[in-house]
Amino acid sequence: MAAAAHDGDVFRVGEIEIRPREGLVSAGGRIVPMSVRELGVLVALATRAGRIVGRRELYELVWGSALRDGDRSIDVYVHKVRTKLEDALPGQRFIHTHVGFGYRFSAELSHTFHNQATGT
Amino acid sequence: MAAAAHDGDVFRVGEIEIRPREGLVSAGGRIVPMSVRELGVLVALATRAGRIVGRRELYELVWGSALRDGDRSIDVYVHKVRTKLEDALPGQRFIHTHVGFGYRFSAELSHTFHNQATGT
DNA sequence: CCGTCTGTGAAAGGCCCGTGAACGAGGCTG
DNA sequence: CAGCCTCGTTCACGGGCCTTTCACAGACGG
Repeated sequence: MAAAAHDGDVFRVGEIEIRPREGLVSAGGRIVPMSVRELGVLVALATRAGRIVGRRELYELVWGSALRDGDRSIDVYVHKVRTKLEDALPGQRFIHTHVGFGYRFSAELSHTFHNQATGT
Repeated sequence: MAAAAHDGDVFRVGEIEIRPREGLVSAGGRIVPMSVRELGVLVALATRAGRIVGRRELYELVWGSALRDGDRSIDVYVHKVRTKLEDALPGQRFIHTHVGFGYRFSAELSHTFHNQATGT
């Protein structure tokens, strides 16, 4: 299942290993450098793997204050974390968008392109 | 029978699992992405499984206002939810039409009383 | 057979989100 | 101190998803 498992202070989701106390993230055995904010977003989502975390909830978890109207920081950091993870583990997707609800963390294979013979 | 069971904030009808607070729907273990309206229709019907919900009642439950004459939104969204559910769980039907009355939610086999041998 | 109701694909418009870049603050180095 | 780098934030543009509406076809009931 896609639930996060922690052995001591080590969280694991798929091939990703996170040590929040050390600020260390490794994917597929390689270290993935992350800034404070990036790690915050990753930890907030990974510790809630399989659940949808709303944008407001996520912002409050990571930034510690209420999300202001028009603030796009979340989008930017989700994008940064996404890029680093999928750069380290090609073919997999981790942060899934649920439009109107929020983001969900889960290790899944990148969309296997399905062939359809619709005569457009 | 097809009555909805809720464990905390998890509703289950057949193999469908709905977490209204998160906006998460899974069927047969797989995530079924739903938009806000789609989830609204599904929750409104699933929480009233086995009963017929009138079109006007359904519209007011999901849209929060009175159904205007000629508005076909309900048909469209019932169709979308139907497609997604029966796509995730082939061979079953969930939203049943009662012409002139409304819709009824219930997990039933597709060929319960309607065997058809037309080639696909 | 006819009027009404429902199913279904597609188009239009709006809004949310993805994404590259600019900007300023702060730290490190020489 | 001056220059460079990293980081967090904000801006701007574009694309894709969501919702509504339209048009036509099939189903239903009298």
